[in-house]
Formats: sequence, structure tokens, C-alpha cells
Amino acid sequence: MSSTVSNKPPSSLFKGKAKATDFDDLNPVITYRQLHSHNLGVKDPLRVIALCDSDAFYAACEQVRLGIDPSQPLVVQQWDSLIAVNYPARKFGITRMEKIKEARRKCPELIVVHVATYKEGESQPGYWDNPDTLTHKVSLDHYRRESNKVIRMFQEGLPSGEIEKASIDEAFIDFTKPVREDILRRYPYLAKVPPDAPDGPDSPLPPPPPISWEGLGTVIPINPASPESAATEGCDSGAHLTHDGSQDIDINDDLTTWHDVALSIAAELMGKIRRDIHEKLGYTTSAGIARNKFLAKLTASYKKPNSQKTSQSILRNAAIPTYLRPTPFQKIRFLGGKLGKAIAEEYDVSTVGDLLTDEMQRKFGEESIWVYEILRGIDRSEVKEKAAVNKSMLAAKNLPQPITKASQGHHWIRVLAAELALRLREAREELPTLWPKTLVLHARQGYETGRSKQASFPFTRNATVDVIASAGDRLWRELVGTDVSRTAPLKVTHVALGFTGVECMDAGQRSIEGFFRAPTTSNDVDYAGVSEGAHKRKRGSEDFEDDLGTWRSRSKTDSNISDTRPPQTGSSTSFLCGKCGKRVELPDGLSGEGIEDDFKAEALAALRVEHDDFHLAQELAKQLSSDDSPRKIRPAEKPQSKVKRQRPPEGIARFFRK
DNA sequence: GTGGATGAG
DNA sequence: CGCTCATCCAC
Repeated sequence: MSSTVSNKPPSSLFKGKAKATDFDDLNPVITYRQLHSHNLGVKDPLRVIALCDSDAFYAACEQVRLGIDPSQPLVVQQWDSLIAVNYPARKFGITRMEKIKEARRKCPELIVVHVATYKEGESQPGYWDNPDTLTHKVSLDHYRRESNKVIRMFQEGLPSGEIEKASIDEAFIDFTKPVREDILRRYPYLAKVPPDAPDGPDSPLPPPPPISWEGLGTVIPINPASPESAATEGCDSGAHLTHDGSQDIDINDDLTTWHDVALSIAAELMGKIRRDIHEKLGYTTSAGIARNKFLAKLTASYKKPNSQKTSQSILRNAAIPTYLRPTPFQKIRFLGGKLGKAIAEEYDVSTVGDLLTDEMQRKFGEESIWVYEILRGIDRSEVKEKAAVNKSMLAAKNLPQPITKASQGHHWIRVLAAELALRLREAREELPTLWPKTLVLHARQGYETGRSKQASFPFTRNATVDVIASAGDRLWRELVGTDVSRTAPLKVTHVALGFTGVECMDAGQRSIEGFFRAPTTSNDVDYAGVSEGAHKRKRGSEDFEDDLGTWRSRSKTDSNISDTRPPQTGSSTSFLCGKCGKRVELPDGLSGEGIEDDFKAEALAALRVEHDDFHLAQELAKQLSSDDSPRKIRPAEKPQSKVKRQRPPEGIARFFRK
């Protein structure tokens, strides 16, 4: 079944009078069959998603690291400006991007922590006394590590929930599954279709129980908000009382749906995890809970301008239209940039409601289905567990004092290489089979067109600063040449070194992981040897370049060459499986001639064992008959694909193709 | 492959 | 508009 979910809006859209169908799925009937389904995916009427983010994360990281009282105003400094401001500091009117002097003027007591930096010669970043942008490079490593701790707590707290790390301080959580489990636990009478149900499993569920939102967070009201008593804060509103006593119609039982029950359970679970994170790690978080990612994200920022208190907000389906309509659409993910600006200027509109008119709908056309749906609170994108690591790893540096001699490049390349080495090593603590396929060097001259050069990165278990730096140096020479070879003047203002194609080896190669760990437990990344048998001698970077050069120049044809050799010479890079007749190959990085034969032989043996295991597992699987694995439904996803630009025409048309 | 563009914070 | 990082896509 390759047909995708229909992306087409109702045809009424293009015939005017679409209003009646806007927001028409806010209270779907929920049947026993749906409740007991496990694979409804984004169409699940009980879907519940949360977006949880850390408050002023970098600042919180430093506050925790230094054991500072969280009520103290604290900022994180990067060179002369601020990159994070905690809530106590915000009370003084201090904002991000402010100059450090200005901030100090506003608050003399301000605690200022400069972000950690690398400096040349150090394999690790540190909190130096006077970091200098001329010689140091910012390190965000500590924040990445802390971020991973938070993510891990989400995962542990929700074994059956899906987690998607959205940024260093944000994650989406799909509560649908854990919530469903909870519903069935709490309301066991839902487990069976009643014998007298008119349509059997397709009968609607009985009316939901009343919900107490108390302690669960801020419930966004259904009715147009009077600014004061708009939302009900579950924990302190004392049931349903507000100042003027006029609100609260929205906490009305007959408006309660099973989806609200689901939201409330998610809110409970979310609150638990957030408290747990606060206790164990010291970080305060905010959360938004709604029926999809986009709304969850929007909900998380509900009414918390400068309110320090840890908070979470809940958006009931019934509240979606009133909440969405006045929302400036540029606050919506992916509409915050040029696209949003283009729409705003083209049509002179600013809110979601402005865009809900028939005229707008016609203008957007069918290709803009993503926008159409988003404006109506529909978002089919899935909470998709990200590969545990990113596909790329980049260390970049802007040079306030441009490089004018090619020979100066080495300096920065070493610094960037040190960062990459550390990050890769740390990533491999979790995922030993991690392997960056290529190393890329970018360099930009002033405003000129930056250029980049890349090369395959050799497999090595212990990617040292030296290995990375010498490969980087080689790229540098290819990119900018050498002092003597250059004729034109040089003025490099930006250098970046990065890994791309960072991936775990796949299952067939998994057992090779032993080779990553094996003998080295040393933390000494500056040690010049590569530690496995392949490179024994201690030597300088020149030698490394030779090795890398050898590796690079021959790697392409390696597998073919070695394939013709007798399997026992030790340099074979593949074997033929007797069971399936397939040829199983070593991964590229292990098959080059820069790798010693005995190392390859060992790797091959491991591969063999792995491959046999694979067949064993297959046979076992065969005996366990029924595989009712849920069919994957492709959701409408990724605005990028909707708004792709090609030879952009003028104005808004740049974003929407006919 | 690589540079450009975009977006987020 | 200062800096850092990631991803996608057209050429």
C-alpha cells in the first residue's frame, strides 16, 4: 500500500465558503476499535504530543555546574556579548545579545560566566580566565552533554513513548502510547466492547469521566480570553474560581472529551518527568501539551514571557481555534523566517486568522497544503526518534583577525580538530560503531564565496587530534595552497572543519564494534599513535599524512584488488557466505591498505560470526509466525518539500509553486 | 560533491 | 547581525 494519506484539502476550499469546514475535526467520535488500535499513527484521534524545553538552558547549565543558587541573576558570556540570560537576570531587563558592559550596568551583582573555550595545545575545552576570540574557540560540549542527560531522562521515564530531540534544549515527546496504556488501566471498563453496543467495536466510547486539571498545568481556555482570567492554572486556581468568577465555562464536563482525558494524563506524566529532571539534574523546564507537534510547540510558549516559574500548558482541541486565530503566524515553526515575512508583506496580514479567508486559501493553491493544514491546527509530522547522533559534526570559527598567510591555517585547524576529536570520542562512548565517512574543510574569504574541500576519513578507532588535524591540513593546502604557491593575497575570515556522513555501522557490521573499544582505554587524545596495530610507531604529523595519503589514494579500488587474492593471505576484505551465497564485505574504512592485514583478518572473522548470527536469527524469526507489524503511513511532512524554491520568481510566488 | 540558503537559538 | 550549528537542495 504505497498510497499516501491524502494531502488534498477538502475541495470546498477552492469554491469559497470553506469556513464551515475549518477546524472540523476537533471532536471526533472515538470508537472502541480506535481505542484498541495500536497503529493509527498521526491519525490517532487520541494522539498526544508534548514539547518540553529547558529554560535558559546554557545559563542553567552553568548555574548547576558551579553550584550557584538558582535565584541569582546569571548570564553566559561569549566574547563581548551574552548568549544566555537566566530568569532572575531577565528581571533586570537584561536580554540576549546584549553587550556585557550594558548588562553589568543594569545589574552590578550579575554573575557572568564565559562559555568554555578551546585553545591551541589543549585537547579539552576549559573555563579560562581571559579567553580571547583571537586565539580561542567556543565550546558547547558541556551543554550538549547536559542536554543528552535530559533526553535520557525522558527516555527512561517513558519506555513506551517516542522522543525526538529537536534542539539542544528541546524535545518532542509522543505520549500517545503511554497515555493509552494508562487509560486502559484507569478505566478498565473500556477494555471490552459492551455486549449491547449498537455497532460492536465501532460503537463510540461512553462519555468520559470528569477531569480535574488541578496541578496539571495551565489549561488554555476555549473562550476568547479576557486577558486577566483567561487561562486556568490547575494548581492555584482553586478549582474553578477566578477573580471575576465569570470564567471557567471551559472546565465544563459536558465539553470534556476522551482526548481531554488523554491530555490530562499526558500532563500528569510530563509533570512527573519534569519534576524528576529538576530534582536529579537541577534544570527547570517548560512544556506544551497538545494533539500534534506544531501545537505542542506553540503551547509551550503560552503566556510565559519572563515568568520564571516552571510551567506547562495544555491545549485542548476545543481551544484550538480561539488560540490559533490571533496567533501571529510568524511564530509558527518554519514560518518564522523569510517565508513568513514574504507572506506577511505580500498580503499585509499578521495572524493565523488573517490567513483563513477564502481568498488566502485560493492564493496558496494546492501545493501549499502544509500551510493550509498548519493554519487549521493540523500537523501530520511524526515524533521521530532522531538517530542518536547527528549526521554531521561541525566545528567552526569566525576569525575577527583574518588569516593572511596560508601557513596560519594550521593553527586553527588544530583547534578545530581537537574539538572534533573530543566530540567523536564522546559520541563513541555511547555508540562505539560510530564512523564519520568524510572530513570537510570550509574556508571563507571576507564576503567572497566560501569554498570547501572534503575527503574520505579513514576508519580509526582512536581518531586523535593529530589524525584529524593532518587530514585537515591536507584539505587546507588543497583549498588555499601554501605560502609559496600563492599569488593572490589571502584573507580568510571563517574556517570550519567537520565530519559528515556520521553513522553507525549497520547490523551486518555490528560485531566489529569490538574493534572500536578494544585495547585503548586511554583518554590521552594527544598521544600520537593510533593505538591499534595498524599504526604502532610514535611519530609526527608528517608520517600521518603519508599514511592518510596512502589510504586515500588506494581506498577506492581496494575491495576489487583484494578480492582477487586468496582468502587466507590476511588482506582479504570479504568472504562468501555458504548459506546465502552472498559476499560480505568489510566496510570501506576497514578495507583500505592503510589498515594492517591482521587487523583486517580479525575484523573479517568477527563479521563472519555476526553474519552467522544473522542467519540464526532469521530462522528463529521464521518460527514465530505472525508478523503484524504496523504498516507505515507516510504523513505529510516537511515544509521544505512543500515550499521548495527553484529559480524563485518575485514575491510570495517564490515560495509556492503553481 | 559542493556551495548556498534557511532556520533555530 | 554576533556566533554556532544542522539540514536540505539546486547546480
